Amino acid sequence: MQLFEIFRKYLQEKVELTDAQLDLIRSTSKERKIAKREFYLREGEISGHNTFVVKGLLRLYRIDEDGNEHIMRFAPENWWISDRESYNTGEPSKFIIDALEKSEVLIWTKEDSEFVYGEIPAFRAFGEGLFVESFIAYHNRIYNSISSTAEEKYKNFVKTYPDIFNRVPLHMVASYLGVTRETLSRVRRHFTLK
Amino acid sequence: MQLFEIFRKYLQEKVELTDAQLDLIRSTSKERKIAKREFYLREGEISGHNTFVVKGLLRLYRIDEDGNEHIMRFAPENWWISDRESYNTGEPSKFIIDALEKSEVLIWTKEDSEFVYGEIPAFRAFGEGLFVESFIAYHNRIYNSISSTAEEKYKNFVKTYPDIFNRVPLHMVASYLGVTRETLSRVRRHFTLK
DNA sequence: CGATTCTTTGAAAACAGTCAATCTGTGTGG
DNA sequence: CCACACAGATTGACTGTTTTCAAAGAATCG
Repeated sequence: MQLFEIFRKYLQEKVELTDAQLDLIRSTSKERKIAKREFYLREGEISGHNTFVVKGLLRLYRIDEDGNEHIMRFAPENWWISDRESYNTGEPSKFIIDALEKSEVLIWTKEDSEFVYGEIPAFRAFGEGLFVESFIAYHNRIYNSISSTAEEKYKNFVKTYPDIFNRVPLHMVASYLGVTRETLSRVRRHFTLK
Repeated sequence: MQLFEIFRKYLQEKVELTDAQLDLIRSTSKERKIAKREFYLREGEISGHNTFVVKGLLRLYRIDEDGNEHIMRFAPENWWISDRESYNTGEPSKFIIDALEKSEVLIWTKEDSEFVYGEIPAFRAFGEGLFVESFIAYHNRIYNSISSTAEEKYKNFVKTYPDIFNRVPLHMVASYLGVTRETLSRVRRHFTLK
């Protein structure tokens, strides 16, 4: 199945759109394949697109002064990804996006997104709904990070993202949660034994 | 000065609005005073308003199963506050909002907000811009929480919110950062001595 | 002033990080 | 198709940090 057809299915479950509207959305999109380990956004580039992951798995992360990776998000199929700060301010991104698996994505430039949003209010409302959901997810993640132990964080991650945790290496989950791989390894053994 | 006049000043620095538009915004607003320690939103209530803090200081927090408070946000003058999850879903809030200082706020119901947004697109754009800013702030806070030590977190908080840190008790900053009051007390002594 | 809230301190225990080594599974090139 | 390299996971010993519990000192408010 073509990439856009998969996206169409996804979209039609969420918004009612006419064929003409879907054509407009399609005509402004671009397809791209990303190889495993390939960069999609490099540090210092501007994140000027909305990107929908059709297949595969991407991650958004940052490298600190000591060279440590800190993973902000994973984006498997049917998720959107961008560095929202760079997207909005137009400033170079401090973050990196690359592919953990061979991936295929659909891309809209910021300009095209704005144009399509203007033409199709229902699509704009949908996009804004997604944004609110990400906001709430961040809210919950912050609550989790200030109120939970490492073990609870891991359990919570597994429960919230069952589709992700067994596709990414443990040390990346550790990075996402803000603990070392060794700690996560021990914490996890500890409670799988119980 | 009247509450709304203060808000008008704030708003006019950010958006160009006609007098008629400002009148509409004013006519849909309600004023409220909140005493120190008074609840503005109780757990289980629906957060169905947009609230602008004109004077004073509010906080948004949650109490976990063990009875510990976890502070999500502080909101001093010129900040907006609500539980966005409850606001959007219409579900009862798991969070609490109360006043740390005697406060005065301006309130719009969700319905009125939507109505005013519909009438004044520039005001909607302004509101959405604010929302994006909160999102980016959350993003940065998450990065901070997974990549920094307790000391760095505190320094960062002081630097990011110089207007807040000296108005709230240390144990609330500790709660916000996700460390115990004792740890924050020690950490802070440690680096003020250096 | 007395009561309450807030901050600090000490000592012990729990927890997480670091460093180094080993073990496992996967996949690629010869 | 095998061997070897490589990425990932685990473990141990040690160190450092944070929590916990208990108590006391400081500041603030009515």
